Amino acid sequence: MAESKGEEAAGPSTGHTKVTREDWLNVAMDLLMSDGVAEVKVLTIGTRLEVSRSSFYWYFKSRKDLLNQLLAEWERTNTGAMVRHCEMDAETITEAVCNFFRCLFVPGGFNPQLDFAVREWARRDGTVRRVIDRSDTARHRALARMFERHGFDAAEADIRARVLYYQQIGYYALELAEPMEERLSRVEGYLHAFTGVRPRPKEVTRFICDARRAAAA
Amino acid sequence: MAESKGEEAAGPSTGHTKVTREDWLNVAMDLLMSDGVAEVKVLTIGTRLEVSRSSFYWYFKSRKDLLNQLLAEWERTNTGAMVRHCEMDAETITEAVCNFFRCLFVPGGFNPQLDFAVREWARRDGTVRRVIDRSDTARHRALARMFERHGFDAAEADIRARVLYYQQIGYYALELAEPMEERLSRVEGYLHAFTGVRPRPKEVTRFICDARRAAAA
DNA sequence: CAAAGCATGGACACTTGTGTCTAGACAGGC
DNA sequence: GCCTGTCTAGACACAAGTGTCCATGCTTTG
Repeated sequence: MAESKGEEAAGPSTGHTKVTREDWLNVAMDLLMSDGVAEVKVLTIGTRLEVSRSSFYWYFKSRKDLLNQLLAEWERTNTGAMVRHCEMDAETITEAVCNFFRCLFVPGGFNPQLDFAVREWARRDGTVRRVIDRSDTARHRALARMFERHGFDAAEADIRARVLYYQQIGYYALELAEPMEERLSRVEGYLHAFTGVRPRPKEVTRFICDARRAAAA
Repeated sequence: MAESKGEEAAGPSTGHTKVTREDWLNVAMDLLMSDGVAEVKVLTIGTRLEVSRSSFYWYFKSRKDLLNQLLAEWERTNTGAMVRHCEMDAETITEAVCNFFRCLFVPGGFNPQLDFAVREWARRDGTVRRVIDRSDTARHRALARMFERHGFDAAEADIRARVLYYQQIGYYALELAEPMEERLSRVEGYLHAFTGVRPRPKEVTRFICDARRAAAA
């Protein structure tokens, strides 16, 4: 949040600006992720930025305008990251599934909190609903193709893609507060369940190391 | 909704009552399921019942009081139904998983929409959060024991229970509008993925018939 | 029939949110 | 050095929601 100060110099604003358009967007995104779309209020953001609420209307046409920007950003990032990870090269299906999981902890990758916030938002907004449906289809297709590349026939690839994708969404829907190590202890079991193939120990440990490293950063 | 009219005679209310306490609760529950907790408003319910908003305060102490009742009802029904289905007798693991699925379309059973609405609600209410956590643990434990009864060792039972439960929650989180028949066409694949065992054709067709019958009713 | 109590409606006060308008502060160009 | 365009604050109007108070019905009981 505060790190975006540099934008003041780089941006087109001339001077006297207490906050930039980006600041409004950043705080709005934070609020969307942590508290849901209903809490993305001009008043709240303004207070947090220690700036008058009316300044908002200089940068944005309305609250709805702001929300559209947030949705656009989600569309650009989340689905893209997941699809890209599904398309990565992999020697085995185990490695491929690991790649998929990686998009969940890579910086700038898939953001589960954001994804879930947008999903909740879609419940009461048809426009958002349509955007999400498109993404869900794209994600499932990317996963199914991943399984197909590793020798699964179309029908089984479709099912395994569903189980893997639904399960992942479900995991975040539950918002469990599992400690990292506990979750990692189950990686081998998950990989077996998702692929139907016993993972090689080397693949498992490599993935666990990556996850630990990402968590530390 | 309108079916609860009979309660007027049976209930403790004397007369002159346009709506009963149950009516308020029923409409509130409808709203919770379809639009989320934020839309459970005294004003909205009153309008829908064609009754003054202030009557509400005769039956309930406050809006919060009403919400507590709704949460209690959820706790009583949803988790109970799921656990009971996990504990049913079954000859094979396939049949057991089918029993689990059955709680999703049995009348008075697990209500996914309600479950999800409560889950969303929990995001911004610590009390609800704690109630849900308890339920999630109970549900997972029931599923894990189900796998154990069918010969899976504790570790694998734990994982398979997680995959199955998370996947189910995820499926509803996505709110896909899949036609029933399309979904049923994947049953065999799902059963294989969840159990690691090829289901017997008889088991699959029996389940599909049950699902169709439930959908018709 | 009258009194007592259950149930409702309407007016009021309060809160929290959006969006508009106007005055003014600050930097940079001329 | 003053004017202009950019940005901000404060006041106002408005809407939607909660909760309270009080008067007024309607029904049952005595």
